[in-house]
Amino acid sequence: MLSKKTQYAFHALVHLAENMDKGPVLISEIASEKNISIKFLENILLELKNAGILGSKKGKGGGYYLLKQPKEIAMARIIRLLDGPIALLPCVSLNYYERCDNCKDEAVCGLHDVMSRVRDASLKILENKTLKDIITK
Amino acid sequence: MLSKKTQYAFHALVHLAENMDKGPVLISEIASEKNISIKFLENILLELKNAGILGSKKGKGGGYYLLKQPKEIAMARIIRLLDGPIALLPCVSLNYYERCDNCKDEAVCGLHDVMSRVRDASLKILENKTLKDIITK
DNA sequence: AACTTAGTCTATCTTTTATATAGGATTTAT
DNA sequence: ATAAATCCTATATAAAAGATAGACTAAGTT
Repeated sequence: MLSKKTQYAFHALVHLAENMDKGPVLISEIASEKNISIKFLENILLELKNAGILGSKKGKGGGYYLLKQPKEIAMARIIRLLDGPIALLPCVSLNYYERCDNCKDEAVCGLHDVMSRVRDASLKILENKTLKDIITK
Repeated sequence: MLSKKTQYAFHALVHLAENMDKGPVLISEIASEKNISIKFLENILLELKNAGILGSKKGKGGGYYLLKQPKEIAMARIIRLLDGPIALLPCVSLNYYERCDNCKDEAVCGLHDVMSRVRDASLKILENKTLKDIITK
């Protein structure tokens, strides 16, 4: 399962994408709209900003906004950023690979095979679906 | 990611499947073979036993053994038992569904759609692949 | 220039979950 | 009876998740 952090991030990004034309959006607006703790959301948006996905403007009239078009932001990117690996096992992760301590030879591990297939099936969707695909407007 | 518990369970089940002909297998044998803490593994095997997947025999000559043929034990079953939902979001889980607090109407939620597809793609594999498919012998 | 608004940043807190360990009780083969 | 093994419950520990606090900085407004 995705962490709350990532779930909230998606909902916030959807809100930002749906309101791209209106300039910077207040954290508080997103929080109340999506029913998220404002302070927790603040941390999440900051993380998205530091990752180059969002921009922000301080002071009156400030807020957060998307730095790219929604169609440029793939779901997989957000998940990896906030949750880490998409794969079910570390030994099968493309971006966060770790050797398997429980198996003598990954090349001969049937578990490895099946989990690689699950990863590929998931990635095929998550790499290709973007924010644009999940906004309602 | 799958929890260590589930990862260990898979490795243990593979070992049991590969040694079905030899009668009950010692926890300690599995633990040392797969490099798992013996006490932690004990709890896991017990849970698998209580779920009707394994049988056990106490005392000398005792140990754990599979109650079904490897081909009868689907990966999805083990994951759900030890880790819970396979879906990435609670609002998209078939077996552990929970309403989404951040969205006004799940029927119109694009996130819901994409995550349902990921779930289906994963399940297609995990429901059909069994222990038999991941053993090496 | 002062004021207000809003994000920045870091630290901390609490709760939950994951992981692991301990040890006595029970069962079974010999 | 003894030794070997699982059973079972409790607990410890560590890590992660989730949430909160508050002082700081930047930008616009008056």
